[in-house]
Amino acid sequence: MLEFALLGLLKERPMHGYDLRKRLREEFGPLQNLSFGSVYPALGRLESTGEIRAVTSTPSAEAPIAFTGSLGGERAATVARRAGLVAGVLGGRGTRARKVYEITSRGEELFERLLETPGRNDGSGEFALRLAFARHLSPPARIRVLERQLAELAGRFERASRSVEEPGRPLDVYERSLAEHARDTVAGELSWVERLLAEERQRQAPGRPAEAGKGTRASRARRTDEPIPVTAGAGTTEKGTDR
Amino acid sequence: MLEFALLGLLKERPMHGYDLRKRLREEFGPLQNLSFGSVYPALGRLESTGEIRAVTSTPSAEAPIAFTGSLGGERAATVARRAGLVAGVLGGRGTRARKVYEITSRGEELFERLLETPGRNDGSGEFALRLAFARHLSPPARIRVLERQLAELAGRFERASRSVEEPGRPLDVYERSLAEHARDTVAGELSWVERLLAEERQRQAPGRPAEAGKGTRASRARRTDEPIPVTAGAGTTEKGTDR
DNA sequence: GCATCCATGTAACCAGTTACATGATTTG
DNA sequence: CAAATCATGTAACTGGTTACATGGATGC
Repeated sequence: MLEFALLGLLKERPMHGYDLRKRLREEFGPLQNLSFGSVYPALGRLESTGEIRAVTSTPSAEAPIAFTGSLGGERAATVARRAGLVAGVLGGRGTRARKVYEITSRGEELFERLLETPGRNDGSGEFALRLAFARHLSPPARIRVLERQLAELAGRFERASRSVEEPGRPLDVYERSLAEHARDTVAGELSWVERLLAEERQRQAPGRPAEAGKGTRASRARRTDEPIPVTAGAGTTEKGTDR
Repeated sequence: MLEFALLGLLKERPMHGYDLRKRLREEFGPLQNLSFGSVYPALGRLESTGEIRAVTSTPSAEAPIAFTGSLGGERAATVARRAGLVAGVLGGRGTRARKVYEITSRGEELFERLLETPGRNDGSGEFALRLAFARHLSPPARIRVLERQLAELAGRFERASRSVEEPGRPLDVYERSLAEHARDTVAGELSWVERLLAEERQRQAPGRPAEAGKGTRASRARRTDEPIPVTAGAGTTEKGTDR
């Protein structure tokens, strides 16, 4: 799971451990309490098996750009490559030799494999992670993933409903409320995935298969086989887990 | 977490490993995929530290009762004590020497401690577990636990809202939907706990502090300081995570 | 007589944690 | 000059997993 997430982030652009952990913490629910003790060994493993590689300082010096704040993918990679593993120089604060990793083709393969394989769907946010990287999936694969999750949730909903309506034993107020809440939560999840699936199908329906675009990003030439990004957040803004 | 759950179940009545695992799987969300390889070692640990003990066959023979299906706490304990660790006799099927555990006073103490201590609230269903055993808490302690969770959820909601409204970077359709769903889910959770808290306060308000009773259970003498159990499921039956 | 459920346990493994060691740089 | 932030790593431990070994009882 961690390695999957790391590969996904590195697919976007090269990064170093500290950064990866930071992004994981702020963006991925299930990995919120992630510690360095997990990240660095994981990176080590991935490197030793060739899925990622530390970018070494290519002496073909690029134009020296002041490095403040965060900058776009390509740029960051460039700067990192320039700095290599040597300390200093970089404009930011606290710069001990950082080790910037980039994903290899082997890593890409593994990522693709992990992205589509079912995994043990135990409600541990695995699906959330998969969805966060859904843009890397082919449209049909996306549909498959959503359908699988839908089926899973339907089953969960059945069980949750049963345990509210015919519990094996009398429940006290708290247990009852808990059971009801559990049922309502999966119901919300279910309708959410249903909506996602419907949207996805509609997107793919009009003949021209759709690609998941980055909501904002005006530049970047538009090719005809890579059509209009869906208006971000259309219809998904109504409040509440409507069931 | 596992040990906490085991103690909670054993507080209800003595049970053996197989049974404990079954109940854990069907009743406790976060422990749904629990395997024997977790349960037995955990029981072993608890036994070795004196929190639980295997009930040995007390030769003071009780009346021989036919053992079919499930029967109430006291009874089950009795039968188990009679059967001890020896195979056979018990009416059920497949009876290899079972090891029935009961909680000790030391175990009760540990349980109480675990029940109220915050734990690392990482949304891993810890709160659900605590709530499932809430009847064992004193009314004020119950309030405290609910309040703590409320605060936690408020924080989570803040963060979730922020990452929808001002994400650090443009999100694609899937990431956006994910963020919104995450926000809505915590919102539902939040209002649920708010409701629980309100109910709990109302229950304790009318002068006479209330006790969480098992909805059904007519027998059991009623003492004045242990008043009328709240009508199970009153007002909690409306569907949906209304926000 | 084979599958299935009951029942307990061990061993190897795995993914994560905390705690520690180390150290540069910036900001108040 | 202290505190915070950036940055990487190791070691010991924890809490679980899967897979295996063993075996009785029941039902089809």
